[in-house]
Amino acid sequence: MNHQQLAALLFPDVTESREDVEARFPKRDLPEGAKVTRIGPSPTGFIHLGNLYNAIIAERLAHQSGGVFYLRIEDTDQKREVPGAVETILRSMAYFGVYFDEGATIDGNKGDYGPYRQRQRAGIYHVFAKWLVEQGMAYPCFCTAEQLDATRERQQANKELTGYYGPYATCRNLSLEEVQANLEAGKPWVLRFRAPEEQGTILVNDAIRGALKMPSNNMDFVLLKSDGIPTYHFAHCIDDHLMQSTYVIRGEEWLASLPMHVALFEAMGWETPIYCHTATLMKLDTVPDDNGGEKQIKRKLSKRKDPELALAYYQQEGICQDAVWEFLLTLLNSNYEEWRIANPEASYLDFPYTLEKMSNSGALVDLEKLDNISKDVICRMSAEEVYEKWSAWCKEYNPDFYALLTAYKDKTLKALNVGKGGKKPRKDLVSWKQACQFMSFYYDETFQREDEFPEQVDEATRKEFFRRYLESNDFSADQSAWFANVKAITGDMGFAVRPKDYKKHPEDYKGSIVHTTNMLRIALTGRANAPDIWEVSNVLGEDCVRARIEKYL
RNA sequence: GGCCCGUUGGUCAAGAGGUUAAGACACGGCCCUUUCACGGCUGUAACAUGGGUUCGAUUCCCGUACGGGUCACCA
Repeated sequence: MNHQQLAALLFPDVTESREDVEARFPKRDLPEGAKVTRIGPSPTGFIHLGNLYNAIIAERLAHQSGGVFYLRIEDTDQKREVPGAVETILRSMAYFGVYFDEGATIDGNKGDYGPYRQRQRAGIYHVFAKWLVEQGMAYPCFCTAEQLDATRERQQANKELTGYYGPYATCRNLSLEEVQANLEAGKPWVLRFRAPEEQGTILVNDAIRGALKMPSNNMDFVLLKSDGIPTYHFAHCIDDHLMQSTYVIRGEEWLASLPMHVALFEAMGWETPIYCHTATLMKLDTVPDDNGGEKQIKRKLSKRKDPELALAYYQQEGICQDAVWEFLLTLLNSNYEEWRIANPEASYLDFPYTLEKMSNSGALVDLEKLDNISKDVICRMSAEEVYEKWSAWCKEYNPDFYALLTAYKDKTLKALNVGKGGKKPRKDLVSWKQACQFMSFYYDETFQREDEFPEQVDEATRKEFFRRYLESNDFSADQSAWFANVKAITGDMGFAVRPKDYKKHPEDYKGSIVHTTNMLRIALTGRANAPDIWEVSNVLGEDCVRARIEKYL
């Protein structure tokens, strides 16, 4: 078999040599130790937490080292491609504050190592494919899907390893004439890698998992599909070499195909990038056990069952992007939380992220923890910042509330400052969605009573209390003067001013100050549990406070 | 099933051949307190399992169990 002739037959349009192409991707001019990383999502329209998880690692590695972080669209599977998916990817990444130095843009490319969409690179792959054929390291295969299925069934029946290899690689030794005849007959073909006869062992040093030892590749796997587009494996090797990725961060589902990738890099005579295989994100689920009871198991997050897998979920819920970052950072590097406590004011970008601290077992996505982090993140923001982010979210997801926020900006800013001062600020807000709910009592348009007045106090007494409160309250009083007045009325009406007194001798009182202040709280906020009455009153203003209480007279 | 990866409290996890096995979230109690939050103190709770190696193993080795991944012209 003449490999040169075969290559010419298969790739009549390829005129460039591999050296020509490599010359178009010159060595990057970067400082010592700079890392080049990327994310390579496929445009299926669904981006998930795992994508962000890996994106954050890649972004941190690159930018902490003065390197380059880029976006490559892996669109080699035309069947699964969804229109507009690239835009979704770009938008989500932007929402979560992940920025690329180069890569695909909505309708083009930014950077000198593109194009950054794999289908646009078809010509590049063909040059290297042709070279492999010339070396005798790749060959065309004309097997049909039916033939391959039949082979697999036979292998399964015989309990043999399935796949296209060794004696099952029937197209391996076609003669030039046979290939030519098939080509002339218009038969579709794929290009396969020719695996070595001898299977050895490969050693890979994974930056997260350490030394990995696996059997070397023995499969004649597909390099180019019948449409001439490469498989992931081939595209990964060519692209990450030409674009000079120094670190490849990807999910552990790729571990199994690592031998193929190592074989390809070796065949091309290139050095592999440093691999970082990350653990799969998991979820705790309750399933029936063998004894008719229930048990909890950890399982992979599923696209169908777990809405929290989709990045869109966090956007819809209005979870602040910083919170998602910090949450993921705590999963990535367990010392993040300690660092955050020691550096409460710092940006999460100042955190020194390291690969060495990565866990290699699957982390469980704990939404409660996310809420907790989210509270802290929002608590650290200024009222102005909260206002900006919250209203930006409302603009897209809650237009009615957006209108309120716009109409009552000053009041909202004041409301957002309630409980903010001092060493122990309130942490009321968890997400923008929850904020719309939590803050609703500040606006007449959304205010409604949610809790009942305490049963302890009869209606006549309640009315009397409200009447006396409105008569005596000085709306310009400071907090302690205000409270002194509330205490005066409370005591005067036969309620215990100190809750402890009431607890000790409930028979001596109509109730305690807990009851009277609760009535006020419910009248003003609609809730038994709410921020400080005096502060809330100041935000609402005298007219509003009067109106809300007079309703119950 | 073959191959590969993994297993420290409910969760995230630190850790090292000899430790009273950190810390955070969640949970319980107490304190603070006009409610709720916040905060402070405090409590319950863990090295999957069986063999080795060793003076000593949760840590190293082998097996087992369990969980996960992968076996495509998908990524």
